Amino acid sequence: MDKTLAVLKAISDKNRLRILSVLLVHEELCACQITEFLKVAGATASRHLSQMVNAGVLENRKQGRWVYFRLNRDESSLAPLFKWINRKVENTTQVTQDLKALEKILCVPCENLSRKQRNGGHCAKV
Amino acid sequence: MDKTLAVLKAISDKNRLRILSVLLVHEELCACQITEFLKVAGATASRHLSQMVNAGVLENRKQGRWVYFRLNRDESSLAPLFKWINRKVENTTQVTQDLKALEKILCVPCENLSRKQRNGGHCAKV
DNA sequence: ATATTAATTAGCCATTTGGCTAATCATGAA
DNA sequence: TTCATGATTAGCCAAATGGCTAATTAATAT
Repeated sequence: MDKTLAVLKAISDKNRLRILSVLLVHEELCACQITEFLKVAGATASRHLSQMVNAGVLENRKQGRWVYFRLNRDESSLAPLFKWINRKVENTTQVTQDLKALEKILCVPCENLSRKQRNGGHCAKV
Repeated sequence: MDKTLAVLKAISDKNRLRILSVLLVHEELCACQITEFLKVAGATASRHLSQMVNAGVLENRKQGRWVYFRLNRDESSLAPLFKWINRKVENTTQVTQDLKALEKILCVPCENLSRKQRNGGHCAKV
């Protein structure tokens, strides 16, 4: 049950649940895009993402300088959980806002994103 | 999504997940029985139980001096979550142990249980 | 009425968590 | 090779969490 507990802990934080929620809609997102819509420092987003990967909730792949994250669809036992979360969070104001913000972010290539580190945690203009 | 987050937080602690796990098997348990199998102080069990009730995961009813807790089956949207948890935790060593301990505890009437407060957090002989 | 007792609440403490900045690692560009 | 840059790690701090004991509340039993 420790494995299950790890999964639950990985999604029972506000920002991590927000990450999961948008990945239920967008197949794959770059760390910099996630950093951007969460409006937290890059290091903070990175740590949340690591926790989710370690728990087996997310998978990632590196492509050049960027790391892309997606739900772990290989672990089929997670599917019912994802489905449940989806039903619960879709159309909530938080997730609606996040998806809207992401729309704008996705219009900008990653090269122009991720200025948070240099900007001291504040969001880049998109 | 805050409601969903509250539910997730309510079950993403080891002891609270243990409580949920045994309530998937035993329809209803008294606070003193839960205190007993968790082997924590009564106050600690009580606080965990309150959190789960507040999040809507558990319901309780008072009967005399005892308070009985059970899963909230009224909220039908929780059913898939309970089902998922059940599949994940059943037959894990932790839950198996807990259920075994509960078997013995259930043989003892509540009157003879719950000596933890007086015993300084240590378990009564059953 | 008084004592007993299950449960809860209050108050304390140690640990964990989540945020930040700064430093480091790793990859592509000049 | 050297520089720029996205991601991660390290180190720090404030807030939240989970444990305990002691005090309080609510109900039964004497």
